[in-house]
Order: sequence, then structure tokens, then C-alpha cells
Amino acid sequence: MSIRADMIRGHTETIILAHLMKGNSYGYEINKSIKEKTNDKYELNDATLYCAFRRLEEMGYISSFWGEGNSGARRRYYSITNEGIEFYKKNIEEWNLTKELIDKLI
Amino acid sequence: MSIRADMIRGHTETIILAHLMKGNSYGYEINKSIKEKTNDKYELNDATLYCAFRRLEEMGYISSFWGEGNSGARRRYYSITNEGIEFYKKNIEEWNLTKELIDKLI
DNA sequence: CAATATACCTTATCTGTCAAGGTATATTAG
DNA sequence: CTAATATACCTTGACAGATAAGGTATATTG
Repeated sequence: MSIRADMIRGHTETIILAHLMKGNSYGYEINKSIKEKTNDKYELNDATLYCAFRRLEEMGYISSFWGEGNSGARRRYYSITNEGIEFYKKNIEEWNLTKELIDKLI
Repeated sequence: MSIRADMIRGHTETIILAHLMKGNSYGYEINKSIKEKTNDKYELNDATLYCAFRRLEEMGYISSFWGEGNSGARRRYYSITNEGIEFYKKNIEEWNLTKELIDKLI
């Protein structure tokens, strides 16, 4: 069984930030990690991922820089900011509250 | 603390069906119940609610009829169908899987 | 008689996601 | 050597669910 995108909507940013909490990373790697962690049950669409990066960077929650490695395709790395860490923590709290509420309602 | 609409998106239909699993009801009552159950932390927008009713009825998961009471404003009652019950059960499973996945990812 | 609560509805707009398209480099298989 | 695959990023237009803002109508309460 797989899940619909609407289940994840609203969590995309938090998922990305969670990954960046463990160190800098780049789009392709983050998405592969999501796929692995969920045993192929979920994966972000390319466009969704890069769109979320733009939003997060605009809001000042992440910053980006081009990777310096000379092998393979170029990579744009992302790093979480202090504001991003605060935002992440707030989102975790919101998720815990959401779980409670939905469990009460359905 | 309150939660964002995107947290609930994708669960609106299930929340409505959950209420109807306990008996026929109407829009205004369902929304009041949501507000009470969540201690004013969540409430559906009118338009969201009625929009979801249309979808659910189109898909054959609920059926509707005008209430017969002669006091107060007219009410459109909704009743869950057998297909709706199946759909509800499937959604509960999906929610349990979603919780697992998101907890793994964030 | 005005204000409030009940009860439903429509329309235009917003936002995150997705499908479908694209570019470019490195590695692997035949 | 060359074709296929994996890596890696990006843009555009469209879609669907949610929202704000508007509306109608009745019953109750002060």
C-alpha cells in the first residue's frame, strides 16, 4: 500500500529540514533517502522538492551553495539556518498536535 | 497552539465519514462537533465542508436528503453508504501508515 | 424589533503538488 | 566505442482542495 500526496502535503518542508538537521545535503540525495526510509512507499516529485527548496530559502530557513566536487553532475548543497532549526522544532510540535487531533476526529 | 489547514488536508473526507459512521448528520452539526472535539483548535471552513460533501456524494460514499423537522432552518442530512464505509476503513489504514512514515521521516 | 444563532450555498482566488518537458555529466553493459 | 542507465538540476502549465468573501433564509433571544 502506498499513500496519497495529500497525506504528506504540509510536511514536505519538515521532511527536508529533518534531513538537513543531520548535515548538509542536496536534492537528489534527500529524495533517495526518503525513498529508502519508507521502503519505496513514498518519494517526492522532483518539482515538489525543488519548489520547496526555493520556499525554504526565501524564508531564510536554509541556504545553498554549489558543491565543489569535480566528479559527477554538479550538486547544489543546502544547509539549515538557525531560523530553520527553530521552524523545524515548531513543525515537530505541530505534527504531534495534529496526530492527536486527527486521532480524535477519525 | 492551532494547526495549519495543510495538516488536515487529505483528512477532511475521512473526518466527515467518521462522524457519519455514528449516524446521520448535517453540515452545521458536523462542524460544531469538530470544534468541540478539538477544544476549538480546529474547525472546517464552510466552503471546505460543503465542497467535501459534494465530492463524497458524487463518489457515492454518502447520500443526502432534506430534513423534515418544521422548526429552525432547513437541514440537509447525510448518510454514509456501504461504499463509504469501505472507503472510510481504507482511509483509516492509510492514516496509520502515514503516521508511521512521517514519524520515520521527520 | 434588532441581534444572534442556526443552516445552507456560490464564486473567485490561492497554494502545494504533479506531469511533462528540458539540460548535462559519469558510469556501466554490450 | 557506443548505447543505456544513473546521477543531478531546472522550468512551465495545469490541477485539486482549501479559503475568503459574498449571499439567502428562518428561529430564538433580549
